Amino acid sequence: MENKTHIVILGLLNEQPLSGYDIKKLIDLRFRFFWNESYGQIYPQLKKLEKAGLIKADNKEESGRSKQRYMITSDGREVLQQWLGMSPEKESVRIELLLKMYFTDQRSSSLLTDYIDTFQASHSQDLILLNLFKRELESIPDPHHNHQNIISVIEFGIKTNQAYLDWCSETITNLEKNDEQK
Amino acid sequence: MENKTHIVILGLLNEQPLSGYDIKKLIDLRFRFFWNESYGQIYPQLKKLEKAGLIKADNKEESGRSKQRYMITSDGREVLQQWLGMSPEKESVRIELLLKMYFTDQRSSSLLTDYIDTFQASHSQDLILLNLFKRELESIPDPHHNHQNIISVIEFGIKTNQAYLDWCSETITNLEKNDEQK
DNA sequence: GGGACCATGTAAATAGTTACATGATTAA
DNA sequence: TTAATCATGTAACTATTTACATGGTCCC
Repeated sequence: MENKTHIVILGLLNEQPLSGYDIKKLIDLRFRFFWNESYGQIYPQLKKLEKAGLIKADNKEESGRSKQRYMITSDGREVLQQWLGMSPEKESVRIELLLKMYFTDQRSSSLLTDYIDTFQASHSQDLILLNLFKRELESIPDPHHNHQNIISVIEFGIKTNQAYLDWCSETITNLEKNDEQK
Repeated sequence: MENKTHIVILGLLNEQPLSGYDIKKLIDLRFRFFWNESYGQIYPQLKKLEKAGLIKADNKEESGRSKQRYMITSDGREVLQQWLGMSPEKESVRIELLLKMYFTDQRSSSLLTDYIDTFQASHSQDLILLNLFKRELESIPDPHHNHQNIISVIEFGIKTNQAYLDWCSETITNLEKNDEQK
């Protein structure tokens, strides 16, 4: 593993100038189903990237609010392009729900149903959001020549979330069936 | 976040005595699609858990090989049960492939196809393994009263990997279509 | 004899979260 | 006026990886 916060920052700044706060919000909103970053990583990285000349602060005073926007530099673009050319590392996934399920005795499964309900609710929301983004993207022009790729990424989210939800229904049914037998 | 290595260890030892090495292999084999741990976490945790009395070393000399097996204690079981009673934290997922895709310009997508091919190959393998485990489990008795839950966990893996593969075919087709248009 | 794998471990470095501090603005 | 949210940051802690060291066994 190797820190990728700087890449996410460069990637996002490659499309538009953003503040640290904006970056965090964007990641939470658009990347939530496949990535996450915390402020504790973003702000220090912004400083480092600026020092390294890969981004630069854009000191436009705007509506009195103190907001530090950054723009990518051509050096930054180069670093980003280079990273895009390297094979992706194996993805990492950690699903505590499955760990609990794996270790739970059949005879005490009422808790599991609650956990799955929560999981289901959360991913239903994700699915709704993803469908919204997709429709939105399909209806506007493509200034960065990556619309189709972004839509593909969103479709990944839609497909996996759909799979999650299918599993939830199925599994809840199974658990109930099991309860009745007892 | 909070370290869960100790829980994975307790959960696995709850079914049978295992060495650190065994634990690592089991996680890599059975949990690969939703969890991972490294030796650097497992061995130190084993020491800590032993000191805390949640597991105990089982010094059976076996076939001359120096292998340190551990067994869970009743205190350990209690800690495990307590953890099972707490709501799972939000799962964490990091898929570099999607990050690359999101940031890649439409016009340079031949690399993407390679990345997706690799992803596809890896998850085809996972799917084969998962189907194998499922059949295996369905054919043997259930000594720990959690067979059905384990099968559900495996079905989660089957469904999501299937979704991954569907996405791969679709997306590769899209990229090719796009290439032809250029 | 050598390669693959069994087996245990540690140190150093890095990654990542969390909790806290601070203050402005907006809208009810 | 108060709660929410905008906005930036840091320090302390915790989690996690990686690279290394060491030695045994099994089988060709």
